[in-house]
Amino acid sequence: MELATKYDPADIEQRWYKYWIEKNLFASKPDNRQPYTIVIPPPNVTGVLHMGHMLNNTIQDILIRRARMTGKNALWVPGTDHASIATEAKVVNKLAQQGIKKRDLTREQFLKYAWEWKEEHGGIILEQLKKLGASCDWSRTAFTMDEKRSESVMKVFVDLYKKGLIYRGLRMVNWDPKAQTVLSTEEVIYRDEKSKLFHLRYYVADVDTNPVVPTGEEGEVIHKDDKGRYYAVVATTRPETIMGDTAMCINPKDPKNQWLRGHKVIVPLVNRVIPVIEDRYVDIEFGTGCLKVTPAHDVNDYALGKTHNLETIDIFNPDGTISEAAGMYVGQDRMEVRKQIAIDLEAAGLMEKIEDYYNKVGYSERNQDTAVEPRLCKQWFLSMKHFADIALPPVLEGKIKFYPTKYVTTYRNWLENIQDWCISRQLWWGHRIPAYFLPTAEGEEEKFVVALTPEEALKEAKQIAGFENITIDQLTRDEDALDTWFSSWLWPISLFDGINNPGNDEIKYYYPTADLVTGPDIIFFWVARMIMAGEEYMKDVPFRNVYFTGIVRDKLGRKMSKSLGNSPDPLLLIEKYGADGVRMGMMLSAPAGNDILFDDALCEQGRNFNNKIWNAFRLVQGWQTADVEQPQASKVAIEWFGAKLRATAAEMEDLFGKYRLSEAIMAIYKLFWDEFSAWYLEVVKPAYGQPIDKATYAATLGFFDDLLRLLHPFMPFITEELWQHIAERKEGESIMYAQLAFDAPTTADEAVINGMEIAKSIISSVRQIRNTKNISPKDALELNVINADVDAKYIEMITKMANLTAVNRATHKPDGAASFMVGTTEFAVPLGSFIDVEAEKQKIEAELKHLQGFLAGIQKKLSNEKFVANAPAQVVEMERKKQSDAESKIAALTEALSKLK
RNA sequence: GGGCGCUUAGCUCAGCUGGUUCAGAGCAUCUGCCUUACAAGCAGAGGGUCGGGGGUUCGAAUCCCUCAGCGCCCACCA
Repeated sequence: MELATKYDPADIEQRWYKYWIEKNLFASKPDNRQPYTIVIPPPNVTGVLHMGHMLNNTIQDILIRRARMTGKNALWVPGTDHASIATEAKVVNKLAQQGIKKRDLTREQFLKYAWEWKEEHGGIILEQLKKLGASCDWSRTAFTMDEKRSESVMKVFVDLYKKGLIYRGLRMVNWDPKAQTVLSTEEVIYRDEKSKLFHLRYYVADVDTNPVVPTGEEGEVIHKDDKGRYYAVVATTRPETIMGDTAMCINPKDPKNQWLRGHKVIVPLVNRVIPVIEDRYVDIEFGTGCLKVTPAHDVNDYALGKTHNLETIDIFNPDGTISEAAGMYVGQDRMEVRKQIAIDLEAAGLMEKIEDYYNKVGYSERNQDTAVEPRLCKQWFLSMKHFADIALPPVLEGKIKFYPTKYVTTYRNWLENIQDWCISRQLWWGHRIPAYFLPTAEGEEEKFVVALTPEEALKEAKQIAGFENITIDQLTRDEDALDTWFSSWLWPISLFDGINNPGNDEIKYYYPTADLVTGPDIIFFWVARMIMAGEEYMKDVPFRNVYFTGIVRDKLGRKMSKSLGNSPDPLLLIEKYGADGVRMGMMLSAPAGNDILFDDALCEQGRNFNNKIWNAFRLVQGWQTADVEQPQASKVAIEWFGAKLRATAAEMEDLFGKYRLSEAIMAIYKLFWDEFSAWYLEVVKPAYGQPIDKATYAATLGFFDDLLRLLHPFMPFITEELWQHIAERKEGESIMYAQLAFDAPTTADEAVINGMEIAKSIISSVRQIRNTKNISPKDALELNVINADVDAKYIEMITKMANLTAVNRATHKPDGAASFMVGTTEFAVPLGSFIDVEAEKQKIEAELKHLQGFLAGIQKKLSNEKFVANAPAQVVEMERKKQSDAESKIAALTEALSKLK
C-alpha cells in the first residue's frame, strides 16, 4: 500500500466516524460491567459550536473513550437545551424581520413559529460535535423540552409546590426590559460603568408652617439659594426615577442634616411634596447624606418603603419606557429620559452639580446591551434554604470532588448566602407553569391551584370553598414559563427518566454519573442545582467529579467574542488541521480550571504530531521481514522501550486520576516522538534495503499498537486508521474497544531505563562533537573509554546510533582527541586532523571551573557541623557521593588538560 | 467591602507535605543538515539570582510576614 508522506485527515475522519456509527459503537445499555456515565452540558438547541464547546467536549470525549478502553460501560448522553430567553429572542427577531410582532400573536401561534425555528436550526451543534469525533450515544439524544423531560419538569414543580417549597410572592425582582421577563439574581451580571452622579435640589416645602431651625451643631450643612430658600441636595445616578420618589431619607445621627428632620421636601420638576424620613440605613459619609427613596425601583428603597409605609409609584412600563403613573415624559425610553431630565433640571435651576462617577450596572446575562431594572412584581419562587442544606454536605465531605478544588469555597459561599430562586419567566418558549387561577373579582386576592393537568386542577379547585361548581374553562392557566435551569437541574435524572419512572433499570445503572465537565461560570446556575435535585429526588449525588474548564481566550488573553472577531470557527480549524490536530491543540494547554490562551499554533503542533505518527507508521509498514538474526541493539531497544512504555502508561493513569489531561497528553507525546521515533525506531531500523528480523518486527508492531491505544482517547481518528492497518481486524472491530492494560512498572524496568539513559548520553555526546567540529554523520568515528568499560550489551547500539567504527577501552586519552564525560566515566573520540587543541582546552577549563565551584559548595555544606548533625543521614550521604564524584571528574579533566598542554 | 487565586526561561505552564528527578517541560529562538518514514522533519545548543523585601531553618521556588502587580467570584452603598 502506498501512503502519502503527509497525513490527510479529511477522508479518514469522515470514514471512521461513519464506521463507528454504523457499527453502533457509541451505544450503551446497562450490563454487568461497571458504568461510566457523562451527561453532556446541553448546548443551546439553536446554538453554534464555539471554542468553549470544543474544549469542553474534547475533554468529555477523552474521558469517555478512555473509560471505554478500561473495561467500563461508557455512556455519554447528548442533548440540547431549549434556552428559553435566548431562543425566544431569536424567534422574536426573526419574526420582526418578517414584520411580525410577538404581541400580535397568540401563544399558540408564537410557539408554532418557535418550534419551526427549532426544527430548522436545532441540533446543528450536535452535527458539529460529530465532526470533532464526539462518541455520544446519539440514539439517546434528548431535548429539555421533549416529552419526557417536560413531564419531569411538571412533576417536580407540582411536587415541590406540594412540599411547600415553591411559593408565589410579590418581590423586587430583576426585570429585563428587552426580553420583558424577570431574571434570577444569578442571571444578572454587574459591570463597572462610567456614569454621572447628579446632585439635585429638593426644596424644603413647609418653611411657612414649620420653619427651618439650624441646630448650630458642628458639621451642620444648610443649603440656601440666592432667594433665601432652603433646600436639600440629593445625589443620584438615576435622575429619571425622581418621578417615583415618595420620600427623602436621612440618617438620624447625621449632624449635616439634623435641620431637615420633620420637614417635607419637594421633588424637583415633579413638584410632589414628600416627607423626610429617618433611617440608619443611610450612609452618613456618602454624598450629602440625603437619599431619595423610590420604593418601586430600587431594592433598598423598597425595603425602606416597607418599614416606613411609603407609597410605591411604578413609573416604568415593562419595556422600559416611562408609564402614565410618572405624569411626565410618558412613553419615552428611560435612558433617553435620563439625558433629557438632566437638561430640564439644569434649566430649572434644580441641578446643584454633576460629577463623574463609576458604579455597577446590572445586565442580563443573555442580553448585555439593556440594563436590568429592579421591579416589583409577583413571581414564583423556589425556597432555597432546604436545598442549600442538602447540597452542601456532599461537596464539603468530598462525595463530589471539584477540579480544581478552589471552587469548593466558591460553592460554599454561594450556598451559605443563597437567596430564593425566582423560577418564573414572562416567556412563552419554555415549560409553562402548571398553575391555574380561579376566577376572582377585581382587587380580590388571587386564588390558584397547582396540578399536572387541567382535569386535576379542576378537582383541586372544586375543593376550595365557593368554587364547588367551577368548570374547567373557568380556570386560567398561568401564562409564564419556567426558568430554563429549572429543567436543566434535572438533566442527570431526567435523561434516564428517573423522575417519571423512579427506580427504573437505567436510572439505577447509570446514576450517579461519573464526571461532569463544564465551565465555572455555571457553577451556581447548573452544577449546584443539579446537586440539589439529585439529593432531593435520588437521595444521591448526580456525579462524582466535576471538572471545571477554563475560559478559552485568544493568545493575547482576551475573551473570545463576536464583536472582537477573535474567535476562530471550529469547523474551519478542523478542516485545516484535522479533528485530531485540533483536539490535541486544545488539550496541549488546558490544565483544569486555567484559562487557555488559544493559538492556532497549538493546532499546528497537533497536526504535526499526527503527521509524525503517520510517518512512523509508513516507516514500519515498509519493512520486509526475513529469517535473519536479531541484532543485539534491537534486543536492548525492545527491552528498554517496553519498560518505558509501562512507566508512561502508569504515569498517564496517575495523571488521568488527577484530571491532569494536558500533562497526560504531553507524556504520550514525548513517548511517541522522543523515545519511540527518535530512539527506538532508529535503533531497530534496518539498513536501507535490508530486511528486519521477525522478532523485532513483531515487537515493533506490538509497541505501535500499545502507543495507538494510549493515544486513542486524544486522537481517535488517526489511531483508528492505523490500528486497523497494523494487524488483521475483523469487521466491526475498533480500537475504541481495544483495552488499555499495561503491567505495572518494575524495579528491573527502572534499571533498564537508567542503563539506556547512559547509553543515550554517550551517543548524544558523540553527536555533539560531530556538530561542533562539523563532522558529517556519515564519517565514522572511534570511541575510547578511558580506564572503564561500557556495559557490553549497549555497544552495538551505541556503535550504530553514533556511527562509530569501534568502542575501545583505553588507558589514557590519546592525543588529538575530543573528550566528554558521562557520569564519572571519561570518553574520548580521536579526531586526527579535526582536533582544535585550543578549543578543546577552553572547553575543559570551563568545565573544570564549574566543577570546582560545585565542589566548593558541597565541601562548605559538609564542613558545616550543623548540617552534618541535623540533616538526615541519607541527605548527608548523598552530598558525600556528590563530593567524591566531583573529585574524580576533576581528576580526570585535569589529566586530560595536562595532556593537551 | 469580603473571599479565592496567580506572579518560575521570549511565550504557556509543571514543580504535592522544605534536602537527587530542584531549577524543569512544551513551544519559540540559534547552529548545522533536503541523511530514501517524516523540512509539518533530523542532530545539537543557548536561555531563569523562581515578582521585591524581610524572617524561620544546617538548608527555601517550596513554610511565615510584608510590599507591589494581575485575575476571578461574591456583596443593596444612592
